[in-house]
Amino acid sequence: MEISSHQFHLLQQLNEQRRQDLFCDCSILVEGKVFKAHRNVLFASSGYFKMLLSQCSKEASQPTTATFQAFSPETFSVILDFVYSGKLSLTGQNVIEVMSAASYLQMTDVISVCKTFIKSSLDISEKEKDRYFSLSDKEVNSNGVERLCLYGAGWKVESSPPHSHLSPDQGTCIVSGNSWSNFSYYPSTQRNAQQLSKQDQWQDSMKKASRHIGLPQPSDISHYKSSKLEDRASEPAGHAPTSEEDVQIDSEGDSGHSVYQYGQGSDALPRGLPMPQQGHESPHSAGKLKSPKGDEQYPSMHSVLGVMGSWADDDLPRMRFKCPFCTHVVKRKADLKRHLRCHTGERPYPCEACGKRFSRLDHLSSHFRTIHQACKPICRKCKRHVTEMTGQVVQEGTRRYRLCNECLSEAGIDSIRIDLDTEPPPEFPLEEDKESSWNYGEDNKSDIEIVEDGSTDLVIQQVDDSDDEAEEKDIKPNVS
DNA sequence: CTGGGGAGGGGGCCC
DNA sequence: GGGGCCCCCTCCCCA
Repeated sequence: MEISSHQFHLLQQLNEQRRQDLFCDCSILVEGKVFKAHRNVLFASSGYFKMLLSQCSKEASQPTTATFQAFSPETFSVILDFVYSGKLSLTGQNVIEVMSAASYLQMTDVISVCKTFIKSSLDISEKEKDRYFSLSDKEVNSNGVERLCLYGAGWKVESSPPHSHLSPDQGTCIVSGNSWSNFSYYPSTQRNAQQLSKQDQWQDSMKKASRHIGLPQPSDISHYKSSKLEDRASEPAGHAPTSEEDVQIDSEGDSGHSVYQYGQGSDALPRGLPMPQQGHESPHSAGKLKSPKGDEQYPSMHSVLGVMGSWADDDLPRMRFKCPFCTHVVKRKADLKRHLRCHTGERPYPCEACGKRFSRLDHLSSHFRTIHQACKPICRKCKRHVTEMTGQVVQEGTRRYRLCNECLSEAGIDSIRIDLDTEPPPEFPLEEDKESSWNYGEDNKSDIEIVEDGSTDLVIQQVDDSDDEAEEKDIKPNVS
């Protein structure tokens, strides 16, 4: 006989003990603020603490103290509350930092929820567009980042009273069951200007903080991205919440806060427990939160984050897509998707020549042309125009540039020949398992006169613009 | 310390 | 919607 409420009551008791500082055997110091907790709970919740406490297990009789400076006390409080309650209080303002902290603490469930929170925040609903149109006489400045998301660990349903303490413009979403089998979204209306400016400050402060306190920079969260990519790859193509399917509009628009119910396993939601706000919603089938396409980073975008606002002169609605993380508004969804990468740090385009990653393909192409292909027919030293007769391409590692013959002579690097075969091939980023198109050397060898100045990686190639085109076929960025 | 240039990055927009 | 181009801004390096 299994009592479904036992887990919840047990955790409730542990949480109560924590609050009363009973049996707490671990202190966590976060930027000067001390959090008390139980080692066994932390051990069970975080890979980071598991490693830390494993090392400290020999001194188990001594109280353990952990110190963090990589995130704020507020962020750790959110995470600790989740550990002891199964509820993750996410907002548009804290989701990035919570996700960073969860990454640091190796709490994959929290990371997943944050990702889902972001994804769902970007879900644009066709219904909401319609709704927006119907509300077009209102001042529209949509942004849903103020939504509060509670992440339930599965054994308790977080009720979301329709008239909570939260402001009416906060959306509500519910995710429950295995693999987010249920998802209901209640759109929020817009934040006021004060909130917007606050959001700007948050964005700026986050940028600064990321640099200052070492929050994951793009390169630091590569595991994130890879997991994102894995998620995307694993997501069944073609099954996704169309807006009509999954986004439910609360006609009153004043539903309470957002509630995520995350199911851990198939019985994530105990049978018999009510699912607030679901009764009046249409049923949702399993997996509806999945992205529409496997390659969709942001499956869709809630109008809470943003849709639009004004009527064009021709009486047609002029769509606008509002970034959930800042005040930026774009006309196209694709532009918003592109813009969001500057918030998520996603850099899906690696340069196969040097490994540097870019958020945009055109930036990668530009980088490759400039750095690795020496496309500019300009002497790098004297800035004069060079042709195949008046200049040569210099290869310095993976970098290429052109020098005129005069500058080459001045540099004294015009008479040393090397065999291209001795040049080590450029190193490619390993994470991209694509067939490399960087084949510099072999095909060009017959056309290029290689000269070296004696340094280890400086190579001079005779410029032949007609050959450049051939080279460009051989040396290409990682563009498939 | 300062100014110039290169490189990266973001936005608008066209195809 | 993706690719690509142009423009602008910022950062960094170097003279």
